[in-house]
Amino acid sequence: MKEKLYPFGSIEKKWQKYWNDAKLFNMDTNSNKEKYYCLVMFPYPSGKLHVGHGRNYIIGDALVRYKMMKGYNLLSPIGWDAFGLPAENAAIKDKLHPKKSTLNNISIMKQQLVQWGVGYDWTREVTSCMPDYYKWTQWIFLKLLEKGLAYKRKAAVNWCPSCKTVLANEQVLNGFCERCETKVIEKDLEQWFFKITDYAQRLLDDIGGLKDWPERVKAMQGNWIGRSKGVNIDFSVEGDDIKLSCYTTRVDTIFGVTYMVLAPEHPLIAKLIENNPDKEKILSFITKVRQEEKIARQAADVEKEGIFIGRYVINPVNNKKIPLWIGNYVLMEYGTGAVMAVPAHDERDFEFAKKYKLDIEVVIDNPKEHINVSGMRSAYIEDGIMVNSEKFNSLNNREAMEKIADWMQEEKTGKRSVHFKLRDWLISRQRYWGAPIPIVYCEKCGIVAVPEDELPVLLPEDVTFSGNKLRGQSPLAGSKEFVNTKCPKCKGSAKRETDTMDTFVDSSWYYLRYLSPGDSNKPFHKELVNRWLPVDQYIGGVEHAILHLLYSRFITKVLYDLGYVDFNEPFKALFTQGMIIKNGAKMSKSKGNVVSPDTLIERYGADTIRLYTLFIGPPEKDAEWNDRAVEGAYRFLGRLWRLVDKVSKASKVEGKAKSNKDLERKIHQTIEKVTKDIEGDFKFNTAISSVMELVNAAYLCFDKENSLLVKEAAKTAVILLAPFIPHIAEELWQRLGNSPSIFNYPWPKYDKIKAEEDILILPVMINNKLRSRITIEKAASEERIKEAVLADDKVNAWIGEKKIKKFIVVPGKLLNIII
RNA sequence: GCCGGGGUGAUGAAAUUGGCAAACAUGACGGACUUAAAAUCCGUUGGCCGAACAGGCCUUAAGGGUUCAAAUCCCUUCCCCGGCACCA
Repeated sequence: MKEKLYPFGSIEKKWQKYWNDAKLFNMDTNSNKEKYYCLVMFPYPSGKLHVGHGRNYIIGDALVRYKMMKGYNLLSPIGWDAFGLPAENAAIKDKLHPKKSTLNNISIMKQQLVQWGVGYDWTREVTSCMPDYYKWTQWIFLKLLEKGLAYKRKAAVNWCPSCKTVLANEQVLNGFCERCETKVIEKDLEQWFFKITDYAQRLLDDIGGLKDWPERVKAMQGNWIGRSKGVNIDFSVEGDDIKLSCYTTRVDTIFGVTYMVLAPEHPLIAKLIENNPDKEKILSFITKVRQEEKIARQAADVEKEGIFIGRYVINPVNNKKIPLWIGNYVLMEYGTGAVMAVPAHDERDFEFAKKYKLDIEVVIDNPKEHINVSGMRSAYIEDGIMVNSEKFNSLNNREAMEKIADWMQEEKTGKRSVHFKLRDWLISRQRYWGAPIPIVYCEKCGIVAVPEDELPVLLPEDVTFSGNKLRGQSPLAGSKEFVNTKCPKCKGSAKRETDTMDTFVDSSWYYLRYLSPGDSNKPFHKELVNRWLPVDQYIGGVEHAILHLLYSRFITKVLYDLGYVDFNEPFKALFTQGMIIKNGAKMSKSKGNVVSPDTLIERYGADTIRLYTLFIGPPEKDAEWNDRAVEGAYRFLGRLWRLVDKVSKASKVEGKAKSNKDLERKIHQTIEKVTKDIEGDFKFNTAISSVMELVNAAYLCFDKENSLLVKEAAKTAVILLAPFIPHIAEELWQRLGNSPSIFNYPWPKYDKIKAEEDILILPVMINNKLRSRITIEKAASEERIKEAVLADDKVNAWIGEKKIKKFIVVPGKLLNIII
């Protein structure tokens, strides 16, 4: 064991206790200071935290402490996203009840957070698996149900034939079950959904107002919602009064339609093939395609397959008769499940048409090179000039797209429409460790909501987690006391819903609960929530870019529409921190590359880990953990400690005027730089490096002249670093003669004039190459500068006899002479 | 394929209204201190030519352009990471 550079162990314990006793992080509802709500994504209690997890909390804590010094009234809460699969899987494997393992993990992680020195208002802790919390998750379900935003329907879900259970999407890896590696198939089951699609347009539009969200997150959400603009066109079936509706974004190609393809799941197929002699063949084709795993079928590289069903439809714009096919490449979930095929201008249709020798008709010509159908090797998908399109010929296709849409609207052959990729949110889980869906099934009354005053529907604790008889159902189905109940309406016998809710429902509203965590009468306090939200800064991993953040936005909008909150978006600003990588991979227990904070805290102290974590690189970027560089952070803390030790006795200004002035300037420049770096984009790495420069400068000054100013420099370094390394900062602050807590002191202000250089060293370039430097006072006029430059020996040597063509002076920056 | 973000020393990285490329740190090397080591303090450290801490040339993925001036702006190409993807 190496010798300690400073007694971090006792210092850290001392100040952690002090903050706790002083209730430093307890939010004061009555304060009249401006509010600041800093939220970190609440953790899933998985066991022990590693240094990768720490980045999130350390960034949040640094910001909270900084804002505190800036004079804000801080709300910095924490809680536990405590329902979920891993706890249940552990229950099956280790026979440990999920409640026990979860609560145990929470206490371990809580201790780790305290050791890290991250400050939270622990009086506001929420735990989503406790009845006093999930009661209100159930309440949210009821509100959505009342509003018609929760509904039950049969849906195709991921089914593992070996485990005989439904899998969540995230449990399906490339089409295989993550546990037993069996191929996952599609199965129709009755499931509960939230109608998020009703909010698609608003969720998309309001992305525009999220100015302080990362571009990539906004792009991902926009992508996911996937709005497209097009036209719906009805094609009538020849010899029948059926109409087949299809959706296209390329109505400019309507004259080039040569066949139509239906998804194998299309509901009208049965009727269309009723009298077909090849009915059996067609049905067996459909069965074959539907048996293929959904995931595999949706991949673009799967060979296109189809079958002609002996029927024709009429293209409404030109009355052309075109054959009707079924194809494996058409999806029932998107659009209408029927596609008008334009092989000349769509790659997929082209591939299909070539394979089955279907007609190809060019309707958009390449303006650079005339397209010849017989010579086509692939579809022409670029823009071009309209051909074979009657009165739209010779128009540019983009222009024609609008004109055709208008014309079809007038003729009532088509209707402009908008489609989204976003699907409704499937919230049912055949799992135990989640909030029970508050629904009862009554033989007489049907689906009945559990009345609000009967909430919570308690999750029974004595259930069986494994065993053959339960396969395919939630373990709750095995608990008779739970399942058998009375109908709230008719009081007759009824059965409870045994599925639980997706844990993303729990986490879609937790940030509201922090304002009134103990309230047993309502989910959240309207007035407090309206005062404190939207969250000023949300911090978390980019892996939640879509699901959690989209669901939270959705639930907030629903609550807004129902009049429970006055804000429409929950998170004003979002920061997504990068991952910590070790040996080229994300830290994880299964990869065995986790770095434990506990041993590092023991060896170097929490402040070292905090400093290193913030110094490692730009916080939004992934970063490789480097044990040697951790030691560098530790060395710096030792250096800071010794500097304060040296200067704490200084009491006289003794230095030479010039170096005093230099150091004073450096102090103010550093305050400016650190403030701007934190306020800007959380550039903690460069903020820290500039304080390191200040400390280096103070060292160089100290040896020559033991002045009060060096003490001032040390003091400044300590206070500027306080948000990053709070324990040592408190200690040094006290040793410098101040009373605790440093976080009650105002953040230092810089003096713009003192920060300014008065003497400039201007680089002189000749023909764009650096040749000399001149020293000149800041206020020098352009004339004065020219004079000084032309008096410089080096400059004269380079110019020689040559003529000066141009003399460029960039004030305060440099000079360039062109000869 | 589409969308988003990137590519700078041995390494993590600085520098973005265009203005000294490589701050700060890690590693390496050297000096002081020490019986010695550790720790500490002080230096050197992009590449090439060169005896030189003379001087010069080159250098921000590659190529071109704009400009007195480009890591930064524009065009072309390549590569890496993330998301979406047979979405009609």
